[in-house]
Amino acid sequence: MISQEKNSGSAATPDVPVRKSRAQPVTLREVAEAAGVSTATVSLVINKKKNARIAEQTRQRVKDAIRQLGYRPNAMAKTLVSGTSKFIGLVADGVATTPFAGQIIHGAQDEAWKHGYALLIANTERNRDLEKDAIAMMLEYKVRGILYSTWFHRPTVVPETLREADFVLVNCFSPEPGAARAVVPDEEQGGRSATEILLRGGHRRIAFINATTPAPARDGRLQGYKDALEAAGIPFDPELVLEAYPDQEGGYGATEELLKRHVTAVFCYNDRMAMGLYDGLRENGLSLPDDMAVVGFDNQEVIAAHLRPPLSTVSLPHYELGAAGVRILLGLDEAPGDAAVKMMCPAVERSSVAVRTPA
Amino acid sequence: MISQEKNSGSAATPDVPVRKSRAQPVTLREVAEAAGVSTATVSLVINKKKNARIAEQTRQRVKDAIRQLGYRPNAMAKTLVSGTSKFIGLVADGVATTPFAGQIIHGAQDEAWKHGYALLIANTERNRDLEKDAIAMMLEYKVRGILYSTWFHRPTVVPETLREADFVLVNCFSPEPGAARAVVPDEEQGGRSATEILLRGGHRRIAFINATTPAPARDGRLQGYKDALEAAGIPFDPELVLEAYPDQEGGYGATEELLKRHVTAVFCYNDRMAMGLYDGLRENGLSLPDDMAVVGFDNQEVIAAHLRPPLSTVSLPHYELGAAGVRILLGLDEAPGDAAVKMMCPAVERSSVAVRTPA
DNA sequence: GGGCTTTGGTCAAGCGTTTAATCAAAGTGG
DNA sequence: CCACTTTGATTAAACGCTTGACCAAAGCCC
Repeated sequence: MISQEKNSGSAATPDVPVRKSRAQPVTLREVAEAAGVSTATVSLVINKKKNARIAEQTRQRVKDAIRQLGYRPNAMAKTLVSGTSKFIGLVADGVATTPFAGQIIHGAQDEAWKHGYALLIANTERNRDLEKDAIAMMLEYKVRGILYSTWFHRPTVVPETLREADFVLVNCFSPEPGAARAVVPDEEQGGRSATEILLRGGHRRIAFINATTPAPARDGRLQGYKDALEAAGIPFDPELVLEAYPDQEGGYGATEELLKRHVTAVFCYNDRMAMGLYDGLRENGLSLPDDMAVVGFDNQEVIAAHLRPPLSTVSLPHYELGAAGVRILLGLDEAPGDAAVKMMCPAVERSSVAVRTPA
Repeated sequence: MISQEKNSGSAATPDVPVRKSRAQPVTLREVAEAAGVSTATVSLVINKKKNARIAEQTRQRVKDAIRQLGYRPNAMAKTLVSGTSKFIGLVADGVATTPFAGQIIHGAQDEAWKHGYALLIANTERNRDLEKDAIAMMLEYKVRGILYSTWFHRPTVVPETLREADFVLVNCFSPEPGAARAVVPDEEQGGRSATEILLRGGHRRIAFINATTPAPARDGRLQGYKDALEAAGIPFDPELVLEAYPDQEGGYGATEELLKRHVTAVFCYNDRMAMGLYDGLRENGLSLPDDMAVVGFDNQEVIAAHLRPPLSTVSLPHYELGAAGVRILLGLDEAPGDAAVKMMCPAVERSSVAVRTPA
């Protein structure tokens, strides 16, 4: 433990004004000494307290000292005093499980940052123990609040410990109403929008290939489909809704059944199914979009934008979900007490729907 | 400022042993009082100091008090004392820009967690100011170190402020050698592996559709392709390397040129190109994999695993990049001082390559 | 039974800030 | 010239925890 002077590097770098290096961090006190004032004064100028009376000259002296020494506040000390940090925790049940789920991180990050908060993230892989630890960690770090998110829209039971913090559910919701603030995609509206794209194309016989897997999306999109038909004065025909596993193979596999229905258009539960369907249709000698119009759901960029023809679809607002989550958490957006906030799923039209000339 | 007693909620919840609620957090001192010991003692049992002498009985009393009161340590106070937090910062130039980039977050998160660290993330969108702020924030929170990552493999100049922390570059590297620890994918090996899949299928005339966009990947994969051919005793034919924009449209557009080369197999710069090529090939009446074998690169799940036929490709080790990044940061893995450490890109074979019966 | 070690624990300083209370000097009005 | 206000800055406590130094009681040995 030999005493150690300023220069920690080996190569002597003469009189660099701003000191950068990885040594003992400069503290408030050092700045104060350098500026010949008390630490209180330095604190005051740093935080620009408006009712603090500091001579302009002194203020300048302090600022110079800060620059000279390359001072950085110790956020931990600050937090200790204030009681809560500038962190927002994000616990996710799958950080990169699905490509676009990353968007909720993205949205949350941007919005948090905008309000001076940083994101602390934890991946739980749906492991309850891991989850508990993650939440505990966040609590210990005195996060402002926690965003509890899932990679696909689903009901979830909120973990007990979560209640120790301010929190909001993102892309999921509590079955018991009013138990928690939440924000989710508006599946019904999405289903309606998707169907309307087809309707606007002049189609009347429209099939819907739904998912076999139970989920709010499955019920919601179906309802949206029905609503849109009804609004257009088209009677709902149960024969026209098929079901398949929601991936490419499912879509491909549904081709045959679909063809039997003699429809001119089809709304697929998601883009992946649409992708599979493209293949099936093509193998049957049909050409898109003329022989069959198709719309998907999710707006999964890699797929939707680059299929041939590019797929018209409806976007899952993951980014907005994340952003809205932090706004609600911070009390910037109103959250209705009774139910989850629903975020709109905007339609994005590309060219997989041809306008059908009336027969 | 009326004095405030324990129960802050309105509904009286009688004698719940573990107190959970969002009120004043319980402190070490309160636990100490409840257990009838000093705060020092409590601290000692919490941290399981092995050379501390505490009677088993006392230890138990303290533990009970902790449980009773629902005590949670204040990580900020801890950090303040110790000087460095249990955070690892991750600054990324695009959190969800590309689907699999999320995997580096994922890998970093898992590995960090494994060693008791939490991830603090910041998205910079390649904005230098944002980046500086993000790094400053991390520094202020006394992160253990920073992972500086990019969403695609590229050279980068390391920001000045980054040097104030312990850091490692992930998926990018500094042009000046030895300037920074870094971990990147091994593009050459990847290119070799991709080519070898084709070679093993018995193919001899193998085309390579490279990207038009300059990048380490472009050079590396080409080199790998050459190396593999050479090792197989096949002379390199510049005629067989085409170039296109690295997406579906690029792959599709390259079809015609490719067909002129009379090859039996093709290695595409990435999966998206391969996807486009599938369409082009099919339109020309070719069937995969019999008329043409194709391998991609990236192993972009949504695409590669679900094309028909499923695409053989080479995986970009984003998860491992993130994980290795924290290991290097933590000094768990050796990092060669001179160059970036290269992570292997493993081949993943599916069924887009038919074994060619020797002519 | 007096000095020594061991056991079980406490004391208090310190980590880097913030902030209410306080204070000294200078200015102001009558 | 004195009482009072304003200005500019300091003092010191507090935030919740860790840790080296210290201490009292009990046990041990000769």
